[in-house]
Amino acid sequence: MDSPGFSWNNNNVNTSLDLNVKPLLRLNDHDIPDQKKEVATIKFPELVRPKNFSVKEENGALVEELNRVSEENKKLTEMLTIMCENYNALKSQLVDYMSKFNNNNNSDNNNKESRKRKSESSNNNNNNTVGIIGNNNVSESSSTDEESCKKPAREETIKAKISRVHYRTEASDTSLVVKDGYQWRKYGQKVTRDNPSPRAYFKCSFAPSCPVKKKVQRSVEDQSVLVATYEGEHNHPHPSQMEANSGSSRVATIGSVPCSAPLGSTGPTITLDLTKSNKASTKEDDHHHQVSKPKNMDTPEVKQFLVEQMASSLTQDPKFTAALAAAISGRMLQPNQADKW
DNA sequence: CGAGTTTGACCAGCGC
DNA sequence: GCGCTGGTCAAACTCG
Repeated sequence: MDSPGFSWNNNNVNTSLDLNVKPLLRLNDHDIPDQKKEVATIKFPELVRPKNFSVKEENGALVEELNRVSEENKKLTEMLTIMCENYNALKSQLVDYMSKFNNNNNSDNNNKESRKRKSESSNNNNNNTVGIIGNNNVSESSSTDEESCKKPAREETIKAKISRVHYRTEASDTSLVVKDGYQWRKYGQKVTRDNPSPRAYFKCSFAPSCPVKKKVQRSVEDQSVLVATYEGEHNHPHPSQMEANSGSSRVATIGSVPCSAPLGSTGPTITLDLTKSNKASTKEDDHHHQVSKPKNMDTPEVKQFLVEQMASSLTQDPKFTAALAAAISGRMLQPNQADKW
């Protein structure tokens, strides 16, 4: 199943940008064969040292050039960051739109929250939408028709609002707090039969206007993994997005979509595995590159990582590299216009 | 003092 | 009907 953009980069998109300009310019006479000097003079006339050009002046020019390239690098990085923000904003809007669309489709069925126990086993059994989200890949699969046909319609509407996210935490971290960006109010905790770890129950802080609940429990298999089960859909923007919309901050909301919304209207339950780290490479990682710090994706490290990834993908694009090379060489040929760029 | 958390009690579904 | 279990409530408690 295609997911509209919950991967930060596709496998076939390498986002590294090789901005480390290689020393394609050698400025010392003794480094340049005579024939090539001629070429260099033609292509980069300002880069070939004049006969009476002193070493100090040359060093100064080099330093100046280096500074300029560094500035360019910074600008490009900033541009990429802004692109990240724009992409993320668009993605959030898409998620909101899909949620609203889904709400409309299910409006007849989603009315009220009931204390009636929803058979968890049935949810698990029908938890066929096992998606794995990483920084490079998303795969989701929806319930088979055969299985969904077995379930009553009411159950399907419930399932449609459920998503599951795995978070890896420090093993020593005993709290059941999942930093997904939303604000939650804990209203209960229970030890369940099938898992010795307690299960915490949270409601969205915007309750009762926002009906979303989540359950957080440590995985039986791996105690360092927190399994958060989200029920319902937030009917308000993500807090970080609200902040962004208010214009008070330009902090990128990279990854701030907490994957808590039932991302697809077609699948009953969505499981997002945010637990894999780059360090712990598994066979699965051959196909799914994972976010190393899923818990708090607003951290500067993550942003830096994403910027690097996007830059990497841009360098893989021959058109982009060609355009970049042309731009750089163009600027070198017309240094007076450098500041205008 | 208000907001959030903890925790025991209670309720309701489910299986036998 | 009864016991088990998951989910929720709400009083008590904690913290800033």
